[in-house]
Amino acid sequence: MDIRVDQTILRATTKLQTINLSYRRGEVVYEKGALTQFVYVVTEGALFRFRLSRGRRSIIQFLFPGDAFGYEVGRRHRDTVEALTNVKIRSVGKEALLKAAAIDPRVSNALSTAAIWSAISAEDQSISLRGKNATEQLALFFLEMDARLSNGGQIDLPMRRQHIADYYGLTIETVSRTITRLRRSRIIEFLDNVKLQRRVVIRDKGRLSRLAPDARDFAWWKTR
Amino acid sequence: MDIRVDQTILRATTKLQTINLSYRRGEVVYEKGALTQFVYVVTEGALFRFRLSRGRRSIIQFLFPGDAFGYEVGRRHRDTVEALTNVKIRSVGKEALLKAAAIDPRVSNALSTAAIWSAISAEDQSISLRGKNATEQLALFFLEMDARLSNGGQIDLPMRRQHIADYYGLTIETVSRTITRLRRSRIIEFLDNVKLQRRVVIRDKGRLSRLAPDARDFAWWKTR
DNA sequence: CGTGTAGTTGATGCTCCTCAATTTTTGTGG
DNA sequence: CCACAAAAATTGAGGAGCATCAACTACACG
Repeated sequence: MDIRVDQTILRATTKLQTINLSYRRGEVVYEKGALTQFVYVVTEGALFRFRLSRGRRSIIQFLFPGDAFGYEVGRRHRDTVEALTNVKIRSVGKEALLKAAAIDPRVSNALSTAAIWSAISAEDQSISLRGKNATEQLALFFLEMDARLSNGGQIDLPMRRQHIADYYGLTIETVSRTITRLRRSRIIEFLDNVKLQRRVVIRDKGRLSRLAPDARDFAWWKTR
Repeated sequence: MDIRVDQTILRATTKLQTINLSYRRGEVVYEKGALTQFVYVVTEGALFRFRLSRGRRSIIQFLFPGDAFGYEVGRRHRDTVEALTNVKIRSVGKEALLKAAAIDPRVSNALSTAAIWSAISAEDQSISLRGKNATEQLALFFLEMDARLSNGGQIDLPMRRQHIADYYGLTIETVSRTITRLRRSRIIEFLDNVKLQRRVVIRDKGRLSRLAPDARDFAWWKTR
């Protein structure tokens, strides 16, 4: 499972040796079954965490700068993490981190807090998966991406339609049709002719929020 | 959010004052919006944790002996916990627990571990929610209940069909029809004439597991 | 300019939801 | 123990939404 950390944990771990890593789009950071030797924090770019089930890919989480991942209880990873874009991440040896936590209560508290946030995030997603129809789920998706990626109202999606589909357990066709409907309703708009399908602006946030009535119940990252 | 604790946390907190509480079926332990003053551990019986969204009840988790709950980052609860049966639970003051964690690394570690387990549990549920059809979800449900509640192969379900429906985002009709199909296929069987719909035995675990191909990927509690 | 990948659009069928009626079980009082 | 009422569960018919299969369009890259 993964931890979403605030700066506390980074500060608390400054005395630990960290290693900076780079991965290119499509490369895998770790695979299911690999030993859990490191904990990672995203510095730059975007990644996603998934499992394969029934021949199907289930995306558990999208990872953006500030997010941590790779923290498991067991000896081996149960998921796979792959880069959506070129990314920079920082890694910390798991053993060293746990030793530091045993000595320094600040590290330990940061770990608990991070783990609790991670659980909350996972619970929120499990609620949003029950959002009955595809429109509600896509509305939630754009609201979440807006909260996390928006730059002056403009969102550059790092993921493809297939990733969104795998995140919500839908097909790309349904994702596409639903996005088209949101676009035709002038709720969202795509910019540029280059990367036509990736650069998006939310034109009517009010209506988007009304399509996803529970959005305010979620632990949006910006409100932390 | 909730924590699933092992005995470590109970031992580590023996020096903390705990209060034993009893609730009857249908009573509420805490409601959404209530202050997060206590952390609880189930001693006896079963409860469930839910949120209301779109007028709909989403059950986040069923709670059984050994499970802890009520641990939130914020000052107020975001969910409600209700007793499915008559229950006994133990509560610990949150402030006191956090103070103990700051002093005693064992308490703190127990908290992190518990929180991480909780996150894993939430992620597992979010995967199982994507199980495309109702049959897969119900198969997972019976496997999970078997792992947690089975007594000599016999499972006494503490929840009603409506709870199962709210756990998987289905309707009671679909739950009922799916269970009927599993029964007609002789995969599960109901016992007794009293409580006909609650006392169940798994007759063909192999076929049940094949209906839910990913069952082994989950963190079943008995395998911890 | 051609090829491959990503995304869109259309037609059809299956699964689950909705609404409604019926049966089974639980709870209460005599 | 039985009679009755209320609650829970089952069953049926019809319809909505998403999946599937397939064709087509737009863009990226050599």
